[in-house]
Amino acid sequence: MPNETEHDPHDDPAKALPAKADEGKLPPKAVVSRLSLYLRELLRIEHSGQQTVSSSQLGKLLGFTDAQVRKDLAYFGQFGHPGVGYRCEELVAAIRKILGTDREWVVAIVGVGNLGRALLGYKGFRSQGFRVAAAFDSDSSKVGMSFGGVAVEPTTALETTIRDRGVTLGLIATSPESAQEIADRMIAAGVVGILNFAPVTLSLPPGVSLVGVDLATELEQLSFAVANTQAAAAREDSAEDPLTSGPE
Amino acid sequence: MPNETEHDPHDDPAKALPAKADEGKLPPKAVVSRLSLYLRELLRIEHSGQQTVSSSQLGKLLGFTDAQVRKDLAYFGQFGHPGVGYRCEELVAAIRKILGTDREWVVAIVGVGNLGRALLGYKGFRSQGFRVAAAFDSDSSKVGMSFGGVAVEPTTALETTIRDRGVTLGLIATSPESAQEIADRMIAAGVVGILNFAPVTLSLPPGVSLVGVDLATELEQLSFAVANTQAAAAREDSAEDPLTSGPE
DNA sequence: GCGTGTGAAGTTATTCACAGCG
DNA sequence: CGCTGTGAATAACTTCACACGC
Repeated sequence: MPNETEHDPHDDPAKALPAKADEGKLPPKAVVSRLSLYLRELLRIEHSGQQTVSSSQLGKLLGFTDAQVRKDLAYFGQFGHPGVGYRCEELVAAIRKILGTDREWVVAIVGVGNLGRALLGYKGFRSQGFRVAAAFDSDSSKVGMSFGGVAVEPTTALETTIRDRGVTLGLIATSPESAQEIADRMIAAGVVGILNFAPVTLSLPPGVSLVGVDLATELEQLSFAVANTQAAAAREDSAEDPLTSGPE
Repeated sequence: MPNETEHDPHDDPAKALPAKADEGKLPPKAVVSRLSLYLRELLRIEHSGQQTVSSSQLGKLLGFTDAQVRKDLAYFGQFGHPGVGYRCEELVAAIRKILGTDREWVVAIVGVGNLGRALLGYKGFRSQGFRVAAAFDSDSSKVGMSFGGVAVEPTTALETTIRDRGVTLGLIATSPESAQEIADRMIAAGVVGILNFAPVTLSLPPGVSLVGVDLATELEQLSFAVANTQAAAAREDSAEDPLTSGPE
């Protein structure tokens, strides 16, 4: 509580980074995943003409408590206005700055199968600060084709193109067999973050960030959730259940 | 994730006696997401001919500690063999049972754009117990086409087809504008779980499970991770830190 | 009044450390 | 021995509750 070394009632959000958060504190992982959701919801709210939003409204929209929303945001600085709430435009800018999407990221996609084409055509990337600047595939019949305005190049051109265009993030939509090799090559060419869709665990050198999305895994999570809620619902009413399929 | 399996605020009266049966305990949320990764890795290990695996090996492969692996697995029962480790085949079967993928789930995909086609062609689903039995699109030019062996039907047929084929899980790959309506209709037709790829927050009735995947959100997580590790690297240039950001 | 920011309390998840078994 | 399962200790996260500014 005694953090009034700098008691500045004036905050100019459009320029300075909120230096309020302790320098030594590391970023709580769970918070960041919600930040993206806040941002998505804020853009929708803003688009609907609403100028300001309260933590409880934002929370209700996403299924979180109001306290959660405030804690999450307060972790990075003071963005709210007591009695008013959060000004959408201001908060959008603040979250973008935190997430690092206030600048443009140049990304490359490797693997132009079904999934790769889906990524190439995904409009949500551009609007959030990600520009797809290159696509690669080892299948020569795909080379030269264009998807979403991006021409497919042979994988042999990976290194030079990544360097030439200043690609910093790589999306891997290849087969699991080639994913690790592609990751290694992209990193060697200067990529510092990888979004991996191949269903395999990649091992990367320190300093390179990794986010993995496995479609089968997501469905398994859903399977578990469904099986579990149904089991809970069945348990709800029956004190004795003679026909329960033996778990063992 | 806004909505997962919500837990009934019911007090558990019996807690003193060690209920040996694994059924009856609360669902630990974070554990389940790792279960899928264990499964994926186990299948690879098994495929390579290895019969047994230790918690430390499995952990090292995925970037977890050995204790984490053991705790996760022990939560659902006793699958290990002291001095030996875990027998792959045995553990695979056990995890499948926990996740609910030991039976077949019938799934439908709505929205046959780039992403929907990618999902239709994804081979990883079938091998993990998910059978894509139907696909819908409101674009009449796509109706009648076939992707991955599944014929595209008009969205008007959604209710009858879902009922006829016993679809229980729905994948939404539509525009964000129609996602909520599609979800409502699928649920009314009997779907009990939804995997949502549309970048919008869905509100679902209790009893229906939801998993959401937002591609832009995933990239934002990566952006944050990269910006953060770079900032950390710049801050501490001279300090030697062997435990930098772990994999995944 | 409304609505934020934040310590304190409460809850959940992870790591430690070691008993026990093949 | 090696390796699991698990209580105890630790850390991370979430909710509560309330002071304070608008």
